[in-house]
Amino acid sequence: MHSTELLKGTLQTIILKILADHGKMYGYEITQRVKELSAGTILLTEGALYPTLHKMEAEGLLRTETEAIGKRIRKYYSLTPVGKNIVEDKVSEFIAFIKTMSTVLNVAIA
Amino acid sequence: MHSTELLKGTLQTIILKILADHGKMYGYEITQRVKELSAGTILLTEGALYPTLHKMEAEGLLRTETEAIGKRIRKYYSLTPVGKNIVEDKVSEFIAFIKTMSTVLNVAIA
DNA sequence: CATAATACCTAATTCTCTTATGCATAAGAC
DNA sequence: GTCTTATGCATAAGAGAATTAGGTATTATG
Repeated sequence: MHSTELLKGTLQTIILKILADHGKMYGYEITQRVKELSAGTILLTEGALYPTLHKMEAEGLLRTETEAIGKRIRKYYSLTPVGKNIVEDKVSEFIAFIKTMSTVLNVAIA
Repeated sequence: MHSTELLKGTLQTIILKILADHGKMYGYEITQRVKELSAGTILLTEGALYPTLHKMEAEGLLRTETEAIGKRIRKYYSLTPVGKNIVEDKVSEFIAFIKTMSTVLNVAIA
């Protein structure tokens, strides 16, 4: 498990990019996908994920559609046009940040 | 100016590595060095820096020596043996985090 | 049939940083 | 010569994003 401090500020970027790559997904599925992609080192907590998803929906970045699986409900999230527009900006911002940090820390990334 | 959210959790790593590379430095000097290395995109605020330096000193990672420059006082910080020991751990942790993130975000870094 | 996994959610707290403020000396502009 | 900027330290109140802890309920597994 990575130091969770570093993860701060990356949650929205992760959500946006994963939805951009994979299409519609539900909350629990996002946690599992991130866990899998990160080899178990990034464990999104529900207390952080769900409020963030709701916030992003309220901001018009995501939209939802509900699906009933038996008696259980799944709430699928997908990108709105606005959301699609900012994905690359967010990813680019992250990459720029990494490059700056590698200079400041005087280390090679990659 | 980078999104400051991403910066969270990196302050201690920055301080440790900069002191490791440059030897003793005082607070204001650290802010200027980081500003310079980051081409003005990372501006450490005093409200974050000073309390963090004090905390790291209290934790035994840094030690201080005061120097009078005219009537002004400079407080130089340098790494203790304990501090030196954890610098590479912190940097490695950051690099590992970056690699994980590049996989999760499905992007190439560098 | 009990436990783990799936699936959603909110509230209280914690932690880190920003913003605002304060004090004081030194240098440069005009 | 005085006014602004830069240097240099520091703390306190507040914001923001996460963790921790709690709640509800269905489905699969051993």
